[in-house]
Amino acid sequence: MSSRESPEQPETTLDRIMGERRDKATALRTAGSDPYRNDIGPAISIAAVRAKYAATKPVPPPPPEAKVEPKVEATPGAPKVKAPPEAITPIDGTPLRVAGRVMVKRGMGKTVFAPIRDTTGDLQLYLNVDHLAADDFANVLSQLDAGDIVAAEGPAFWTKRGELSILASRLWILTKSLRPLPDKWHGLTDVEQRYRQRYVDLAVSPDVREVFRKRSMITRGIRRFLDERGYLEVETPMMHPIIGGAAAKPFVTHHNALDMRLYMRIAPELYLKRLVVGGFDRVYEINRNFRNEGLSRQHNPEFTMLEFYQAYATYTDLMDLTEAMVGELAMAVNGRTKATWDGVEIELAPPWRRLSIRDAVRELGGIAEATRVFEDPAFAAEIAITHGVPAADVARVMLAGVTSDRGGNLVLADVVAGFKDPARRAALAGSIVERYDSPMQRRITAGHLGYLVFEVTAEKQVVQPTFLTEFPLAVSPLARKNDVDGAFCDRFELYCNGREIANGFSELNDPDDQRSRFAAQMRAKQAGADETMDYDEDYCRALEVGLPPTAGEGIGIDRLAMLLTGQPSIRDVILFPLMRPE
RNA sequence: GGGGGCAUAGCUCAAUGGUAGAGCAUCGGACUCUUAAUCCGCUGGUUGAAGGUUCGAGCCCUUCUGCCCCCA
Repeated sequence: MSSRESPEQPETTLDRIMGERRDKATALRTAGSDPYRNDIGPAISIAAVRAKYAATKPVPPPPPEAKVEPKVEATPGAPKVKAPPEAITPIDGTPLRVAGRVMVKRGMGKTVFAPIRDTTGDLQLYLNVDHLAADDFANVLSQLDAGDIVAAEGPAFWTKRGELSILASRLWILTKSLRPLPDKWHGLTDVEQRYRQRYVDLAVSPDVREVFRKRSMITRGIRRFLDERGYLEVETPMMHPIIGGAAAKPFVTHHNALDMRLYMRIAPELYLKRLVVGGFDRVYEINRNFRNEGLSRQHNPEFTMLEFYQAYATYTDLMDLTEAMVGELAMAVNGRTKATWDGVEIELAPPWRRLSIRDAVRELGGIAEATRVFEDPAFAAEIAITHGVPAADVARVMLAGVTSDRGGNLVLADVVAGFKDPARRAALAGSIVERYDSPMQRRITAGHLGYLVFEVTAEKQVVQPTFLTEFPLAVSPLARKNDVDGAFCDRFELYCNGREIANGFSELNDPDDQRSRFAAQMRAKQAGADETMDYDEDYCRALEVGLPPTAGEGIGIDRLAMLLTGQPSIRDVILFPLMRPE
């Protein structure tokens, strides 16, 4: 029994394994070798070793089962005679020093095979009593476990089975690993452990490494794409004194010295447009946004957003740009424009379909009177409720459309009264008056409800990449009003596989119009709507200085990474997704 | 927020309400070309936590914690 055992805390398997590994670390120290040494490292990467000898790869041998073993007749009673060790011929005499994590230790008596992994790939070490320094064989190899970080030196050779290997003459343990790696065959399958202990997940799962490598290629590719087109990468505040740039609930924090309430940013939009006012005609930022909302396969409270702004462009220019950029990224990351996401094949080669929200509601949502959806709040609310949206949520969306007493085409009370079903009528009225404490005489617009109808009827039907256009003005407080129909604005959202990927529009640069939009936000907030913007006086001042005609866009990098890597959950493209404490 | 599911050895998984098991890993032994190495042997458990029902609970009930999925 171990001395570590005590009545309260019996020794677990893990305790025993870790104890054994600590003992090995001690043995290394005793032999004069620091188990956490930093005085030696690789001279060449594993990928470089593989590249160096790729051309020398011998023809593959016959499969093992076809191999004919010469039968050795053992004479009974005769002393065991061992065959002499077979000679190993290095490819060349060049000694190579590689380093990496030992993935598995396969002992065969006087020979140990130990595949190691560095950041570039895997390579096998051949650790043999006749070739390895005697001291290393006796004092280092005996203390070696899977999981240790090692360095080894020796020439390369091909094994009989065609595996490139290092014929090690030296072996160093650089870092003694105390915890056992998970099952070498299954790896980590418990998603919770994979997210919490991402270091283990990455260490043992090449697929996971590949996802995050691709994610890095995506952001690198975006930067290259935009840099080539004269965009300037900038960084704007992550802590904002007021809420702006998007419809979302913020995280609230506090600055002690200034005794000031701050919000973690929900979008960089208003700062980036200030920079266009300042004369940076093309700017972009790739950074985190924070939104205080629920978690799902599509949502992490902090997520990465690309936002970019281009002066003297319109939203149609940005649709062209987006097609080109995502098509290029797909080629760079996957070598093809087709992607498979949640079992659905997505074709990303441009051009993509462009469809107005109204037509989407008609065609994909199956609502014949699609135009009325964006004009008649009662009609839209009825459809939303029929599609299962709770009355309280419909009420919340209605209140987001509260306008000044002159604007708006219907009074709340009349909208509610339009419901034939008394139960629905009562539920809606109750939500407005009781939950939101809002007077029933406010006028509202139909925009928010129309957009809600799109979300519940058509959004999920958009599978192949599609630009949805002609958004209601009411849901777009920063977008330019359409020149022909003032109820809509020059905006698009990119949808793919039922999910929003990007959002862009021609920017509203009329300061007076912008002031009235902010005022509408304030009225909606007062009426009980959440997810509204604050009135940004300084931003209006910037528009008064003059924002050139500009178009801007935001692309969700996490969702783009999901699309291009085929991952079903946003947590699979975020290295450390938010988790409750263990 | 509502509904459904999962939690057993370091890892991957079993176990009619009746003695908690296997494979891998670890540990000991054999083995000088293995690659999920092989062969022999030995270990290893507060069954997520706390209550309850029962002669008896990994299993049934309640609550809690964490995670996953669906809906909103």
